[in-house]
Amino acid sequence: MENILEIYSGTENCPIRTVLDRFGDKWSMLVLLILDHEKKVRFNQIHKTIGDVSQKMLTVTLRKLEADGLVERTVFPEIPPRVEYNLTPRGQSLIPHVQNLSQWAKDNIGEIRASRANYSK
Amino acid sequence: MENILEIYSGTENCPIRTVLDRFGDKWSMLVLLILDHEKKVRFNQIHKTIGDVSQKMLTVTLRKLEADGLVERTVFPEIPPRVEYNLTPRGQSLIPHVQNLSQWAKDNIGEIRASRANYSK
DNA sequence: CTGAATCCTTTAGGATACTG
DNA sequence: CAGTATCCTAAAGGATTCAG
Repeated sequence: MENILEIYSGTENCPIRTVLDRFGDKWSMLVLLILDHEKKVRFNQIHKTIGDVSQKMLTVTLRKLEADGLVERTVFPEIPPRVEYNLTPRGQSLIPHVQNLSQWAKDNIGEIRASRANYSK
Repeated sequence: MENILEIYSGTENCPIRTVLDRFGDKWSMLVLLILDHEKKVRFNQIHKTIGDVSQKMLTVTLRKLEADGLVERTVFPEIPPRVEYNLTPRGQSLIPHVQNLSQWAKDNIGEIRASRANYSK
């Protein structure tokens, strides 16, 4: 088992951890899925679609995704202002994996819930 | 855009969020990858492989994975005690998706880092 | 060796008020 | 409309101590 360490040890040296630390938050994956579904969508529409995200956290989430080059932000200098978000090619390349994970979740949520209920007793 | 809401809204009704809330922690995915790589592994070996996880969090992480039916825990009544962990079939079914995500991370970490550095200025 | 229990710090995230 | 700024709470996680 030679260089597993190259993969696992230390947050900075580890691509997995560097990236997962980012998507492991509460909203990133959801936002990516919405952006994939809507192609081009305004701030408020994302807000209403998720429903229970705070304005602050949605902003933070979008800024992080933008910083990573996964999401593009377009500001239209109108009044009232309009801002549209869409996936970049890099962001799109991540979508299939998120979709697969999401599909796995849907396929397994039933048994997982059952296991959890059974475990705590 | 009919029932996107069925998918996104509310944590309890949403399989994606129910499952991702669980794997979105700091260590679960890493533990799954290690278990997949080692097949059968003792507590201390996981601990040393990751390196910077606290004993408490490793325990908590393993308990959650066990509760979800992804990991099996086998106790050998010896002195000193020996406990071995391995993936269940359900856990194994998740591995390909985690691997894909991890591969994507490795493929894109360079450009992501560059984007982040460029963004903050 | 594999934990459990306790205490403590750090971080994520929400509520609210305000702005161009 | 799309934020920013501030304050606050809750949750995650670490350090340490103890035990079978």
